[in-house]
Amino acid sequence: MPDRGDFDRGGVTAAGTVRVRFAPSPTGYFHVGGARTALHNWLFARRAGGQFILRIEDTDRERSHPDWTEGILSALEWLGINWDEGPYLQSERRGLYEDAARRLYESGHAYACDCTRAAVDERTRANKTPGYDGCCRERGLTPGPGRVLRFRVPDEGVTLVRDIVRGNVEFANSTIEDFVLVKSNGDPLFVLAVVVDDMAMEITHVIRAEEHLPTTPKAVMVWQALGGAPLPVFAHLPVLVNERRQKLSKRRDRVAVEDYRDQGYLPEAMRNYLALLGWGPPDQREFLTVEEMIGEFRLEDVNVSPAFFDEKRLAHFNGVYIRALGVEDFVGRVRRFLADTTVPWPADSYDEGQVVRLAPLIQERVATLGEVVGYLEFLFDEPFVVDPPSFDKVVRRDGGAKGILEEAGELFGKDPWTAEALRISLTTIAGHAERKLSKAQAPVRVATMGSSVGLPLFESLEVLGRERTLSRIDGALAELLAPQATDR
RNA sequence: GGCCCCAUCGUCUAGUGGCCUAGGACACCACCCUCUCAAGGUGGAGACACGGGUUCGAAUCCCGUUGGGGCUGCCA
Repeated sequence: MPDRGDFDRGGVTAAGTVRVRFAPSPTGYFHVGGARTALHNWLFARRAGGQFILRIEDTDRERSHPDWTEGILSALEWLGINWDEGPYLQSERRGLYEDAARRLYESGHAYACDCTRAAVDERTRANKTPGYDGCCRERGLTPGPGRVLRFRVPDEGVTLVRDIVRGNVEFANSTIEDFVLVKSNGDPLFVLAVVVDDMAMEITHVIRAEEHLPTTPKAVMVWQALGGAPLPVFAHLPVLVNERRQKLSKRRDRVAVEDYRDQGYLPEAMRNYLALLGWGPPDQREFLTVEEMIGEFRLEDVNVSPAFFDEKRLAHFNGVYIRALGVEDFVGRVRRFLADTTVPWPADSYDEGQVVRLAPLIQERVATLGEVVGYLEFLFDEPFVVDPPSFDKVVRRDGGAKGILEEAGELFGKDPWTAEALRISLTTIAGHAERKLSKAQAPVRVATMGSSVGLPLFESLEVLGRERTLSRIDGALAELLAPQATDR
């Protein structure tokens, strides 16, 4: 456990307001780690009655794209994370950074450097000292095309980072190289733009992932060199890792919020799970409403060690949330999964009224909305198909199956069409066949629902209807009598 | 390599010197419930990385080791 330090946690604007920002870079799908960071910022702001600002860090023109910004915005909305200001685009604030760069140069805090990448690398190898060697420090070059602007890092002393999550972290200035503020093409770099914007936007708390901790002393130095505004308080959240305990990566891991949404994760389940990555309420409750999260979120309670993004646990949360849904709500949310173009059945066979009737039974069986499709195929698939291995095992190779199906066809033809009447009939049939109801329902289930696992049989048949049920039983019987050689 | 962060069941965590024969949850196993599968219920297995200190007493404090991670870019 780190020493959280004894510094004041003020970090407020002149007006006494807390102001935080979420500053993603639009270089790909919206990462669950980013979502967690956004959530924690948002919860902190809401609890403090402050402002949550959205800023898009698109200073890297090569990698940023407006489409990704759109994705981030819609994913945040999906999660219920609203912003009070922004989105500000750094690409539209270039003048501010150029102005700050000029001031830094004029005050002597920064200098121009025309060393090429290759030259720096070569000297680094030769000197065996990592990073830039300060070669151009005293050359008095004027800034311009082809020259980067570097920050003049003091050779001695330490830079202190005040961090609510980790306590005070000290960096020896001698271990920090003269870093680049402005590219040789004139584009500002992250460390400059972030500081300029955080100052301009009067950010009081910088809450972001731990991977930013090593660059924080640089930001602090720039901030102080620019002068004026008080430093913000930092809070570095633990990184999210995969099962191999490596930082979640877009290439290796399933990290896109959009993917989870498309699979049928509920935004409130995702939000609840994400909030608990690195944080928890004092009483260890796991299921919290947004209001409860806002009421209890404290940066002081955020953990320091990396958090594993556990899809199984997420699925558990999602299942709990799905089961808690009212039928109407559930059906409304699952609609887009049942009526879109990827569905296995013809569009006109979908009947929402039937879904409503089976909804409670489905809700307690699925962990994601996407799974609902599989439970309804027996109802909507056209033509209806039986899973061959199941048919083979439970119907063909079961000597009693034929008799059970024949009697079911007979009795089901007379019953009032209710789940209860069907159950009573099959219980009678089971008695005649001298087997348990569970063994008697198996061939009927496969014949009518196509699979040996699925929704409860009788309720399903009630919705399927007498006509289709009987014709499927007949179909199974016919299949049973057909020459086996043809299906082998 | 250098700098920085971290270290309780497989996982998320509770624990801030005695309440800890270390608690909860996910996953796992068994049993119960049961028309299949789930859901639910009950029970089980399962952790303080290691070594030194400090202290009457350490999972909790200090040091070291080991291990893991992050950063080390004219990305963010």
